[in-house]
Amino acid sequence: MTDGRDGTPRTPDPETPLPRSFFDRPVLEVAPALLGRTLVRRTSRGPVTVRLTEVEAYAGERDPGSHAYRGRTRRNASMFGPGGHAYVYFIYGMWWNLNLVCGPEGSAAGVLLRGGEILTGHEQARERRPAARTDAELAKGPARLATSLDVDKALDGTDVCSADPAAPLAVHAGRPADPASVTTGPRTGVGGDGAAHPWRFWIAGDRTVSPYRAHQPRRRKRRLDAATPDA
DNA sequence: AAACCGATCATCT
DNA sequence: GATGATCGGTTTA
Repeated sequence: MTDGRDGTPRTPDPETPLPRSFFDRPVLEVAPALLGRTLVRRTSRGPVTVRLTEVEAYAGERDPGSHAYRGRTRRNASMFGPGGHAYVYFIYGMWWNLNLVCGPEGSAAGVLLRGGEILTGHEQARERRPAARTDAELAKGPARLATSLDVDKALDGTDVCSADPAAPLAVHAGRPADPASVTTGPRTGVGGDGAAHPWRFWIAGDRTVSPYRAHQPRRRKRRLDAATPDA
């Protein structure tokens, strides 16, 4: 159905892994093109697949919203590697988030996977996410998606373009979202200069898209000097 | 060595 | 909509 310009095969089998060339493009092209694709996670208990419905683009070292903003560290090293690999990080002391690295090696761009619809492996996903009241909540939010798919630090740096049928993580062609259904807006929870760009992409009306939350300008924690009473 | 902070979620009101 | 939970990475002293 696609014309091939975006790196997908001309006659895509939904279960064909996306080629690395798909990811070796500007992240702002890759992010919306990921909507409707399927991410396959293979565990010892079998596959869990999710249809991606919400993503965010992070543009590299010049993007103040990106973990790459302050340069390469051990934590974000996989973002600086070649496209088509996972970048997994730990957040808020409790959760894992999954990104797909994009662009040429060194550009440190990536796409945060923020929401999706679980297509197969509901039983596994539900066991990991007992708080989910409906199937739509299984992967509605980046940490929920990672939890449903059993993604943690062990998958940081994983190649997601592998054709190995046993690969732990792979992105398949799926059924790309109709561009007319793709909506954009500012990134969730990103403040400062990083908030200006509409680099969040989602499928309009899909129930597995997480609610938008604006950045909270965290009030600095009160010091113990008590020199300044409240206004 | 210690403080600060966060690409969040669940559970309240 | 507000808040607590919880901890690694980074910055600052």
